[in-house]
Amino acid sequence: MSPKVSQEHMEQRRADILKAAQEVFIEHGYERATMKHIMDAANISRGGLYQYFSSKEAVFETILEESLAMELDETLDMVKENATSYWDMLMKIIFGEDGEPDDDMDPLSPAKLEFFIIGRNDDHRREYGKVRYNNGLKIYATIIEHGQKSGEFSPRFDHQIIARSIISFIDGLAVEHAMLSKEDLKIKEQSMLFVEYLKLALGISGRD
Amino acid sequence: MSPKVSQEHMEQRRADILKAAQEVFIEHGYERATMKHIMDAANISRGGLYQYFSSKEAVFETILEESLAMELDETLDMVKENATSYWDMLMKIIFGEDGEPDDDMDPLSPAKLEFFIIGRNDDHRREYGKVRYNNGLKIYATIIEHGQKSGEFSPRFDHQIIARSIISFIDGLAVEHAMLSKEDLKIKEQSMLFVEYLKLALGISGRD
DNA sequence: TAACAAAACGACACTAATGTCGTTTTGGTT
DNA sequence: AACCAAAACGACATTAGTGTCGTTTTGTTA
Repeated sequence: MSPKVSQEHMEQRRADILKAAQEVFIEHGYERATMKHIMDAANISRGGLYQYFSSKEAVFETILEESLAMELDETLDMVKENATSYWDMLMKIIFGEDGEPDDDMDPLSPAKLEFFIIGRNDDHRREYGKVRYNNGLKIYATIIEHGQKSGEFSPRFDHQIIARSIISFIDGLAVEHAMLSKEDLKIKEQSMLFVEYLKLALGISGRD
Repeated sequence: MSPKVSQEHMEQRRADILKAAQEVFIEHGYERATMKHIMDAANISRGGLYQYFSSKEAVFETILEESLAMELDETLDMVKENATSYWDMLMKIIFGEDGEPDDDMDPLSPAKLEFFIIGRNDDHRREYGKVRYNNGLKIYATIIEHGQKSGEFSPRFDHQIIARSIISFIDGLAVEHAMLSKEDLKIKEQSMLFVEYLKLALGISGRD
């Protein structure tokens, strides 16, 4: 027997394809990206690409999985190393490491929106979107619930609804990020106002 | 000379096509809807349809124009007949006639999201989206600005940013409305929480 | 260095949509 | 009733993408 090409080589190639595909999805969005774009970007032939991924959807879902896994890791790290307060935890999960709003957004988010909005009538995609939504919901809802139980947050509003409003806020920004050019956006200012909203909802007195 | 078919007949046909097309876009969304779907729904042939509209994009933009004109009319009516308070005005514009949050949303909004998000790299579509965004922004921003000047609202936050957060909130809900099934949605509750947010931002003391 | 499994290739058949154009039908005018 | 402009029709050519499959290349093993 002669195991032709090493395992690592294939994994490397696969990773290269995914990286190239991610660039393609960022540039063209999901719907207008084609397998041809990915082939060109990854310097691989049609047949070669199909040996790794059976469709554009498969490529994209793999990217989604991997980025979700990364985010989850980061989130867990944050939660561990920051046993300070639930509020800080929340801010870090929403705005990233420094817990402060800025003008950056996930460059892949427009493609993600497309993927789920257009696929809303596919059973598979719908279910998949629902699972992702519920995962996100659970992360926020759990932190808020704990914060409320500990007395750090006011129990005035239902933690589930607040969690939903956080996700919905991020989605709303993602829509604007997709549609408007950088000059027309005010991501940071809107985020800062949202933080004020959240302080109200959670009964956080104005600190910082 | 014999002016073959009456003007009214053509206008009627055109209106019928648009109505049928709207149903198609609601059912399939923008991207997956085809001219064939519209032909079937409107009971018209390929050639016939193309005599009225040169492309799917043209059909959809016509629907957008007409629904925007309607909304604008309604908004103006509300503003006129409700010289009561800027707050009431705002609630009516956001939530419709009764000014109260409910679980309904524009059934066409998922298709609209698709249209603008996918077309974000087309110059024409991008420009068109920007104009629509700015129109919406202006309506909210103007009311808030007036309310602030009149003393009804607190001037604490910039009226533009609050206006943006309203649009972004609606967009965020639209995304969830597109992705989740009715049972999984909490449109009304989220809207009620958003109203609380707005009361904070505008310094409205808890009434109603 | 010969053998060969499988990785990579790219031509091809297929599909689903678009927009056009020559023909047929329609219904108001004379 | 005959006329005829234009509304409606539907077959067709075209385009852009997908996924397959037989062939070629590659590089590790023996």
